[in-house]
Amino acid sequence: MLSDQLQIIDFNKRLKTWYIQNHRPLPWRETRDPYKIWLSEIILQQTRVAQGLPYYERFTETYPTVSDLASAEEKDVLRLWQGLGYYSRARNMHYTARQIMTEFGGSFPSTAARLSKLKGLGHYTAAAVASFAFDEVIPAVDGNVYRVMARLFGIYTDILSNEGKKEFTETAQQLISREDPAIYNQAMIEFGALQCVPVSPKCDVCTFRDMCYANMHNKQSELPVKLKKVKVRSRYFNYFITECEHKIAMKERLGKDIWKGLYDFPMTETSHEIDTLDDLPVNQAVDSILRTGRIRNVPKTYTHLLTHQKLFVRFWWIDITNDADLPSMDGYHFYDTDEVANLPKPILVDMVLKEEGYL
DNA sequence: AAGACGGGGTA
DNA sequence: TACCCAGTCTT
Repeated sequence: MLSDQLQIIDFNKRLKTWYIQNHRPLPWRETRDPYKIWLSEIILQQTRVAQGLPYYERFTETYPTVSDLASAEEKDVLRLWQGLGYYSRARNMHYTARQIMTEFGGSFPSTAARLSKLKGLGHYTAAAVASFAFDEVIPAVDGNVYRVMARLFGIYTDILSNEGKKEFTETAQQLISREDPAIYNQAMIEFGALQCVPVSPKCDVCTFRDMCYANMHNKQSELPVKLKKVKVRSRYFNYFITECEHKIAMKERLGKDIWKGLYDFPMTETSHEIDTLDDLPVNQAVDSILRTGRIRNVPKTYTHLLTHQKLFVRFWWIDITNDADLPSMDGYHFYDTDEVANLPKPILVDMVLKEEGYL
């Protein structure tokens, strides 16, 4: 650990020099607009820069101000978010945009303490926005920063535990530059992203190689300590893409399951792969479809891997010749191609519709 | 404190 | 495969 003030000053000097020489030019670093900084931080939660960048461009173009975002329909915000995952980020972001307009007169709160009261802004994001947009002296500790500090100082506390969060945040509070907190935060994050990377960090050319615990003790692969391991559960989705006069039946997913707010088809979930449709438990919509329609295809099976679920998904394409024959299907609505294109959908659903030539 | 929540890149 | 990414919210 850096014990005295001189070492901390030396550390900050090296860090800043490294940052000036090595950082990537990223659009959200070119602005002080809290809206755009906030937008970038929400997009980048659990998301790599390379994946988030095009979404940032699209969002700032479509919704240049928080007022524009607040005026949008949630469905359209989700459609623009489509493919990024963790869709509650988009729903919370939209909710917060409206709150900024109605309760804060269109201006963002300027401290982390007040920012963190908003939906979707946790400890990290509140600190990041307060620091980058308003120069608050508060450390923004994300996954990169945990890794950098764990290795530099040899901290073996589990970074996912509450104790770890406390310890790392306190350490960062000691370390942060009082003169330039925004650069400090950007630099720590960027250093973790480019130099002190998870696997095979570039220690031989590291500016901190003479003071880094992990480098000197060869413990790079053991730090940071991250205990929680996700157990993946398998699920089996049986979808029916029901087409009638070029329209297909879709409905918004409600409840607490994955893809909340996105649209998909009539379906039933089973606990294992079924062999024939006779074994398929039906609900009202699926029952109506199977009684009325004609099966067009042998179903394709897709394996869709998520962090916490392994989805085995099958799609039957069903033709309905006359929708007057179709009993009502609770909540489902038939959308034409243009409408389907504009609905927010799970990336797998979007992919299948394109593969089959519907979109 | 633990579990849920997407999708994609990399070794 | 396994890991992990500019984390947050719910239970």
